[in-house]
Amino acid sequence: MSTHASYHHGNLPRTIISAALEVIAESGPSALSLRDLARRAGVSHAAPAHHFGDRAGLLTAVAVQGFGLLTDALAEAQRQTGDFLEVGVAYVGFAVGHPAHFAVMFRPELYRADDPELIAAKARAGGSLYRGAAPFAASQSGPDSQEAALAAWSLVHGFATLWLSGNLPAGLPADPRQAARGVASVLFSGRG
Amino acid sequence: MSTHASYHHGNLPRTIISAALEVIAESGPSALSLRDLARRAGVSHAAPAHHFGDRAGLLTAVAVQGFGLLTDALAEAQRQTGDFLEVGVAYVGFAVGHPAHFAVMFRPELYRADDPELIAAKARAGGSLYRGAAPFAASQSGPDSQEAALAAWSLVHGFATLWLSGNLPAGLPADPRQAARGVASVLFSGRG
DNA sequence: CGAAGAATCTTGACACTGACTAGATTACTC
DNA sequence: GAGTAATCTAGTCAGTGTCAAGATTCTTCG
Repeated sequence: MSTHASYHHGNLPRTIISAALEVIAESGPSALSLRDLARRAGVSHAAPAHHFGDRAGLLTAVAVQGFGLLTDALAEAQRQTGDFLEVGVAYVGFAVGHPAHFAVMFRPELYRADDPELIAAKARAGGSLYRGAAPFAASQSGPDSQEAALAAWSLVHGFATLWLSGNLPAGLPADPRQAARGVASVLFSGRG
Repeated sequence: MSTHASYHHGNLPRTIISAALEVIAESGPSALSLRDLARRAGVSHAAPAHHFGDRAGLLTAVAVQGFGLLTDALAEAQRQTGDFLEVGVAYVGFAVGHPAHFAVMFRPELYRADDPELIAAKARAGGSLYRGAAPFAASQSGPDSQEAALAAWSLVHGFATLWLSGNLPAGLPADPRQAARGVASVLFSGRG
């Protein structure tokens, strides 16, 4: 809390994660260097390891935080609009708004997928997502409502992924949420 | 062509790429080590660099090869069935059948995105994809047919990504193509 | 046929990284 | 205030990508 340059940093974990998010958002998770993060925080090269164990530990923390933010974003959209289209838009909005988290969350090989905290956070996000997609799934006349929910998830996830990786063609709305709304409407409103 | 252990390897580039695909399929692109590939090929640690320049060069070659395979897979499905649903299924089939290529192709930060060969291969794949999705886009009554094509692409791309990363829930068909067919039907056949 | 030149591969080196160990310093608790 | 836990430093090791210089083989062409 104070600004004195002491032996103890004061809030190293938060500082490290924050710096990690910057690096990941700029250059991806593979560009992440624990030593670089330590330098940015002004601590020794081995200090981060004390809090996170290793690289995977740090990325686990990032993923947990990300799933928490996603849970909140989806629940908020659900609460405010009650419209599954807007929940899907919120999914894309989260991805674009928190690109670093999103770049880690769905790559289990980067973190400790068996971490209890992570599993719990992931389950909460899954629940939030399911509650958003359930009305859409129910509106489909098909026999398998799970397929409809997966279709919705796949669509918004794919769109977010393609957007973030810069693989979508030009000519789309500059606002990713607006672009997502148009694309998701093709699925969500029966026919475009 | 011969089997004598000579100074020249004979077909190093192909050997290196082949080994790289194995490693990537097993542990992802970040686990790739040029020195390890060199060891597997029985050459010195700097030999791969001579052919590919650096890591990004090798992954560029992988991506180019991947886009070529994708182009062929989509065109083949289009030719054989003429059904855009099956083109979408073929997209997922390619991703699952060539996980290493797929893991690289849509991550431009891993390779040289400005490589002319890559740009050309990517454009060909885009054309093949567009020809597959065009009938679906035309079948939609909405004003913007591009949105329909993007929705189709997003859906199959998202499904493939989630499948490969192990993020899909249990209870799906073991065959990814069959699972993809069910999910894609939600979009492609109006209502499930 | 043979020599020049190009292509291929080796060797050596440098800075960098993640991870581990042991130790120093500070905060906390009783 | 002493003992203990938490936090951070310092040193080390094997491994990596990349570069430069040299050795070897293939190819081409006089």
